[in-house]
Amino acid sequence: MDQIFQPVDSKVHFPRLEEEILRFWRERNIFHKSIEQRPKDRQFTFYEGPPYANASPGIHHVLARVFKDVIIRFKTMQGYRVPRRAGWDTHGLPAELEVEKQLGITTKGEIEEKVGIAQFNNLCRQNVMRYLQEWEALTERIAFWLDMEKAYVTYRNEYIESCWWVLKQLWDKGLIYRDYRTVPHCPRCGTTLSDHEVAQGYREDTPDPSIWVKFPLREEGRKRLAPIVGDRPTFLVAWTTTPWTLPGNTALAVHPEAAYALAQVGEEVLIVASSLLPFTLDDYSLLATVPGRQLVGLPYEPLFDPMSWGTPPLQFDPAAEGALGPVPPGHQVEKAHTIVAADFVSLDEGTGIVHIAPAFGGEDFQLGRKEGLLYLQPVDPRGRFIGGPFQGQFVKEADEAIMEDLTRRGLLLRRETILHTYPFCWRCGTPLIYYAKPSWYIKTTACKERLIELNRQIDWYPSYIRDGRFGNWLENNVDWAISRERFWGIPLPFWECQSCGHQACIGSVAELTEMAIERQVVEKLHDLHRPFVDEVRLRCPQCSSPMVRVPEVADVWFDSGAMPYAQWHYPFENQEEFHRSFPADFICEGIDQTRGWFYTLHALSTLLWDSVSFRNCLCLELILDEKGEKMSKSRGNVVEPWPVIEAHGADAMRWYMFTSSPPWVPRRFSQGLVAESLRRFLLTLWNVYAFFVTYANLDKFHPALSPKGRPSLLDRWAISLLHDTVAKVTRELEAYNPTDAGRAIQEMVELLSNWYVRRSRRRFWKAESDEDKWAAYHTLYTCLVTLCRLLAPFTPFLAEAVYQNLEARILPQAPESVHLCDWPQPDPSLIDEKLISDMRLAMRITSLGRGARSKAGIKIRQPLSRLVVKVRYPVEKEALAELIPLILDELNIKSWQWANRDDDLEGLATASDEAGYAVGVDTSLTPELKQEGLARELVHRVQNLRKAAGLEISDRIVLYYHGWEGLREVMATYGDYVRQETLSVEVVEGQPPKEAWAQEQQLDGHPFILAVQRAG
RNA sequence: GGGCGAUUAGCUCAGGUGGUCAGAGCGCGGUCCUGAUAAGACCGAGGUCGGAGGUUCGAGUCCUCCAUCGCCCA
Repeated sequence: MDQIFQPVDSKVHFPRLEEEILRFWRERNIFHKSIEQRPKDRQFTFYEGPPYANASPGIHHVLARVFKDVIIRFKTMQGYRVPRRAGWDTHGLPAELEVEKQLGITTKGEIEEKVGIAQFNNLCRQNVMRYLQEWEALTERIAFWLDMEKAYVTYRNEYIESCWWVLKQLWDKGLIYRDYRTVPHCPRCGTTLSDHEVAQGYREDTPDPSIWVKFPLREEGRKRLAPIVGDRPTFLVAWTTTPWTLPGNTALAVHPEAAYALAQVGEEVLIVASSLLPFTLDDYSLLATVPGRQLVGLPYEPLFDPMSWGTPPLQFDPAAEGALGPVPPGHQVEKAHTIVAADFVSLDEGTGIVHIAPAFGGEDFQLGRKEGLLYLQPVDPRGRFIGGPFQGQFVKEADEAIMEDLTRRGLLLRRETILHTYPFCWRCGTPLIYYAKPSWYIKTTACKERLIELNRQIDWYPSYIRDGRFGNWLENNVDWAISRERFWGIPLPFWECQSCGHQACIGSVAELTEMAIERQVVEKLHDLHRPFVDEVRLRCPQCSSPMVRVPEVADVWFDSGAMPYAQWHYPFENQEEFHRSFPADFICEGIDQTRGWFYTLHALSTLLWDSVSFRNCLCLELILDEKGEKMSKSRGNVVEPWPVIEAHGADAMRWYMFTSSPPWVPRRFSQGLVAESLRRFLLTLWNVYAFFVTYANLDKFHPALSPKGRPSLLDRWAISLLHDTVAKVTRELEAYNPTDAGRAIQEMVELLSNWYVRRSRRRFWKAESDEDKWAAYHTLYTCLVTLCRLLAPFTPFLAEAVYQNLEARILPQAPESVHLCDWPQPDPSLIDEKLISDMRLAMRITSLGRGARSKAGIKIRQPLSRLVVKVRYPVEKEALAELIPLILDELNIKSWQWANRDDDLEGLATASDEAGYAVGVDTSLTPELKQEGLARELVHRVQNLRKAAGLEISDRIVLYYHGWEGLREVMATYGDYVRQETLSVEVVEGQPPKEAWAQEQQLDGHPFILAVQRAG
């Protein structure tokens, strides 16, 4: 049989359907066509935040990918050209740790000595894209259209060269500098730990020494206190839990406003904050009390002399913003080993006198910078003393020796042990030390104001991110530490002269070649990574000595932040493409990227171009398990994407993600929730579609060839609703709100199914073709094909399947894919808002009517004579007047009237709602009504019998009945009706032939035989 | 310690600018409807809209404080 539409089975298996569609897209190259058919001068730019492909993609990756996809598909249909390159992040600790694990090593030393940097980095390179294929497969399977063939990869030489160029721009603007900072450091791994890593490694109740140490006041200091202390030896008492930091001591800090006691103990005088005196000394006599500021400037004897151990003296240079530099030979640091004032000195614990070692503490370091203090670092990065009596000892082990030494010299006042929380390395369990070391910084604080101002040009979704999380982050901006003492990363292109200390930044491979001492080394350089690039030495432009590269690599966040430029190998290639694609119109990632990618993108574009790098940013929250708990491997509650797709399909998963909650709200996720979303929405739509195709084929409806018919009120309502929905979905998607857009579609589909189709069923079922039937077909067809377009960005498979059958297959001028179609335009002239709200009221009244019937226990199939309706306002009577026939038809009631007074409802079965609407139904049955009810009941039974007999919807039958006289009467009156409804060409009273499908039935206590047989 | 967000029926969630807004879906019990429907309708149980104050004629809706949860920062 030649059907216009391909028959549709209501029992659809979406995953299988989706596989077919994927094949279709691939064969026809639809993705590329969807980009190429749009004009080049109307671009909408999307940046893909590069994920790591060194592990399987998780459900949260799917979440991000589908939200990206829905927006860019929408923009494509709106006529924009939306190129979308995939990108892969490859550098950094995640990759390195993975390789370390494989090799079974844990320290930097092992990498350098056992494995070698070349081999190590080679393994990183092989490893980091290990799951690339799975990423690509999943990306395709969930229909995230992304150009993976042209993906940018951060480890490529071109990418690195662009990053060098970026750094050079900043260098030339004077925005890059090297400085010391105190950082948590693992002496065993030989590396700085990030805050996140530190947070993982705290251990409670760690025992540590707790000591009170006496610093002897120098002679000239004691003289200034002579009126009080006379010629007695005088000491400042400081408290510490880290004896090993004492050799690094270069100052003592007091609170300038606090009171300090000078207390005599034996023949000595000890100085302690007054309020802490009782907790420090037992037996003393108070000589005097002085304010802290009076102690400032007093010199004291250092406890140790690390300079004699070979520790180079450094100094914070106040003339250079506190930069740390060597102390010139013969020069004395003015404030070395004196008392300084500091507001952070606590009077809650200790002695009110704080031992300051700028090499070992953040506050100490800041104070050193502020006061221009001496800086001594007697410990190497492995945590061992570099010389002197403790040479080679690990700091924590040296504690004991130091305390013994102090005791011997009578400088240890008291010694205890405390239990406190202390950070350990999360990888190797070594206690961390706070250690000042040089790092490279980008001076983002230089344009903090611009960062904040430009942020105001960005539209954030949700909007509160702008002044909230991201705005706060910018307000607290500190310079960006971009160096890492690691291996697998973009080598910082900074070279330093070994003789005069001159520093230079290289901005390209060409520049490197030019400045190299041996050009051929550069020419043979096939890989810009370490260790190869380290071999390149440059000629110092100042003194012609060799310059060597600094050992650090770049923070991996720098890589992705430079992606707008580096993905194009800008400025060495693709200048035009870059300018056309900057800044991005749209990015979308997890909210945790405020400190990560969002920030690095913003910082770099602000510094380079005084521009934003993205205009719209959609933020995503976490995805939780069914119970609302964070998914984690250790909990074992991780939901993998593949099984969900295999069970319910990608569309169902996408739809759930879009509509369950706004993207920036943490959402629960489980197979069950996706399944519910499938049943509630996708299947409802599919069934409307299947219904349409079934009857359209029977009636040979062709959208281009069939007459339009005359639209009924119901049709006008459906079209109103459709255009209203188009307007709403467009508005919401333009506001980057796929959730409310999707919910609007869902509402439309529910109304279409549960009211339009339900109320229109008989219009499609009529035997004769008339105007009303054609209008119904055109209306439903229009709704379905328009919904296809609205759904295309959300559920690209379902939309394609329906589109192929309803349009592409039969309309020669139709684009070959729904994803090549234009976004529908709402026609405001077709939106009758009053009709929409009136219909809502009609549905409400109908619902009450069903309630009233239900209470009276009378089936809908039994016709009733009278409906009484009570509304709240007279205008509602007008509104309902036209719609009453629909209500009566649905409720199967013959006539109606308004309830003007309360007693109009008396004696009827009633139902009412809180709002004040009420209906009553007259439940009295006349013989005529009863008989009509029987007729409808009979039709119902015959239909079920037809189904049971396995007949096609359009099959004609011969109907047999036998055994109850009452049926004859029914047939006498309603025979035509029964014949028409059941497609009976003949109705026979009497025993059915053996071939007929017969069943024993009962009605009102009367048994009888009913049978159907396909008509020859 | 600071900031942001959340807290509405057993579960998932709606509830512009304060005035029938106490709702939907799932689940449960019952009834009904159906030649599109793995669906749908109706009835029922289930909520002092996290708590306490305040503003107001009137507050899930505005303000303050508190509690719990999550995230970010220190």
